[in-house]
Amino acid sequence: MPRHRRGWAMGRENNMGERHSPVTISLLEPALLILLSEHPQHGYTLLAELQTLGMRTIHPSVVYRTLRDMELLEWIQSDWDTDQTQGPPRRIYRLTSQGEFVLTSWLNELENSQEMIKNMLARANRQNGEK
Amino acid sequence: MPRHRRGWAMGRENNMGERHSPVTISLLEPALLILLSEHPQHGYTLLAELQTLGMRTIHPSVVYRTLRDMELLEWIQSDWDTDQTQGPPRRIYRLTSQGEFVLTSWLNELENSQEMIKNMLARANRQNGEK
DNA sequence: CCAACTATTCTATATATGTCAATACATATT
DNA sequence: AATATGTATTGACATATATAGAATAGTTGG
Repeated sequence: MPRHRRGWAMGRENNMGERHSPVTISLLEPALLILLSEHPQHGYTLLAELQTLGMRTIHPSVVYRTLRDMELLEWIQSDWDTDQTQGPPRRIYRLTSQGEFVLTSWLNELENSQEMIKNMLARANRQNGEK
Repeated sequence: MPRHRRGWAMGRENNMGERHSPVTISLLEPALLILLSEHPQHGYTLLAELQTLGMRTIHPSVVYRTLRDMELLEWIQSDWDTDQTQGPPRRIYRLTSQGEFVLTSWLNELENSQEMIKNMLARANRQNGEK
């Protein structure tokens, strides 16, 4: 019995708005690439930046894992931060040139997705309001 | 090493455009609900309708499985088609009232997603073109 | 009978996601 | 000095999802 991705939209009073949809999580990867293309930074600040994009419910460990995965894929690279700051050493990520290529292909796909969603909403509204 | 969802955008000459992105697949569920809200139908025709929405690369078995999952969740119900047609018996799916509720919450989320993507694209373009 | 098209299901395997706990350093509080 | 709080990242486990290909089956036309 499916419960998380498939089945997301069922959440009622309990979690709606608390728990993210499958669409949101699928946008995490490009979101991180976009943020890193602005300037190199570490996971913790990315976590905060994601909020400003509307991705409020993503668990930190998911973000960190995604970063590690993208580093494995060589889309990003990290170095330990040299200057001491408040807290343990932190990993500063930056885009590689391959990462830049990947980002442009993602931007393309974001536009496709935008189209798809527009089509879907148009089709859904054609029935109800129609106004 | 991740390859499918995470890592999708790496595909170059080989698959780009042939293989769908994680975003696309995450839109399958609402797409099916929207299509079924227009009128009850079976998987095979849904397969064709999805193309018109821009979801050209989704494997039939993924669509059928999603339909079965959504039936388990009681968002849709199926009956075997009574009138004989070309081919084996087919399962006609229709939305339940719970399915209608779920659809509206999905429509909401589609709008959120639209916003997020818009934000992301705006932010990405602020750096490059800017024009 | 065989090919081609319509239609759906099953199974194996690969990946992704959610969640929780653990680790660790720095600074401020009691 | 012990403790709490905030910053920062990692690991491990269970479960959910995705992908592809093969299997099954009825219908129509040659």
